[in-house]
Amino acid sequence: MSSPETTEAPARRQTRQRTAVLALLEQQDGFRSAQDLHALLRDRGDAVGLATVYRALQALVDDGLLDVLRGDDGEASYRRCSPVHHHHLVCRSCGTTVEVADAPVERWAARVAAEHGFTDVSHQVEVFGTCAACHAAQR
Amino acid sequence: MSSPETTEAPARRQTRQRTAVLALLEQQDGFRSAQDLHALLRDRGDAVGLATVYRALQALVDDGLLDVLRGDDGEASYRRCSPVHHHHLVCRSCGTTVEVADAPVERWAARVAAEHGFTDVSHQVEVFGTCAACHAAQR
DNA sequence: GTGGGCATGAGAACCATTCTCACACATCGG
DNA sequence: CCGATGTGTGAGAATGGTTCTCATGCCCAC
Ligand SMILES: [Zn+2]
Ligand SMILES: [Zn+2]
Ligand SMILES: [Zn+2]
Ligand SMILES: [Zn+2]
Repeated sequence: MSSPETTEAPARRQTRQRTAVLALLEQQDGFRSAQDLHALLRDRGDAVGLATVYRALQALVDDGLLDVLRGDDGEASYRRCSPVHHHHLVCRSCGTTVEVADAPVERWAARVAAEHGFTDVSHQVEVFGTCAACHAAQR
Repeated sequence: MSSPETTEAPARRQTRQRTAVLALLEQQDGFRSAQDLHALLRDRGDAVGLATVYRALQALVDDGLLDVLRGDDGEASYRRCSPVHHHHLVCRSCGTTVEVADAPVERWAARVAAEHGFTDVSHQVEVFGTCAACHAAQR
């Protein structure tokens, strides 16, 4: 039964919880962990189960609406990002994130992989630092 | 007491366990997780407590002898690496890793950060793919 | 409006990593 | 060589992020 479509559409449903998670992410400028988002939703009044927050984030990642970043402690953080391929410039202090898209680094990755006979290449490039605002306020 | 040296030396002791962990890493060509290393040591006969494996790895990282990489599942993997700054080209299949050092990407990261007023910059660059051997054996 | 089935949520389960603490032993002054 | 000293070890408990379970809720196509 169901539709014999080529690629089965997951038929994503619109619920209060998923809407709340995405809405909250829309008004964040940096990466936020699932735990943080769960706490923020609770404070804001739009209580959502922790498991549901994780499921919503996973779905949004699958749909390409979010980018994921692993901290040094292994905790995952999420951010509402543009759908085009890009990397990030993240402030270690306030978390402010700037999307960076640059052809040179893409070519570099492809070239390095090709030089060593690697195929099916992907890459992970992130830059961390202290933004101007934090550097000024730093004392 | 002790030495009034500039930077206090932690006085690292030489034990069978730490020697075994480093020796095992020396003969690995790719990144290995702490759990894997623990199992390998057990199989090999040089039994070492899991907690000790973690402590030895942490010490080796602090000494700059190892590089750490976080997998998509958040699990940390370790590899005996050269002390000079470099990045990695890792085979998703067999784990084989090639160290890559290239000035252009270093300059790129510095430039991107500077353009946005970021200071105290660090970066994280890794390339993943399928190595030639795995690609050939892949079918 | 109704029914089927995905979504939800509280809590248990999972699992990598860290902590606890009693005991072992590498190191070193004597 | 020997014994004191304090770091290193290890089994198991604790931690904490993430996932799973399953009974119940409710979105949405019909
Ligand atoms: Zn992004
Ligand atoms: Zn890229
Ligand atoms: Zn390395
Ligand atoms: Zn670099």
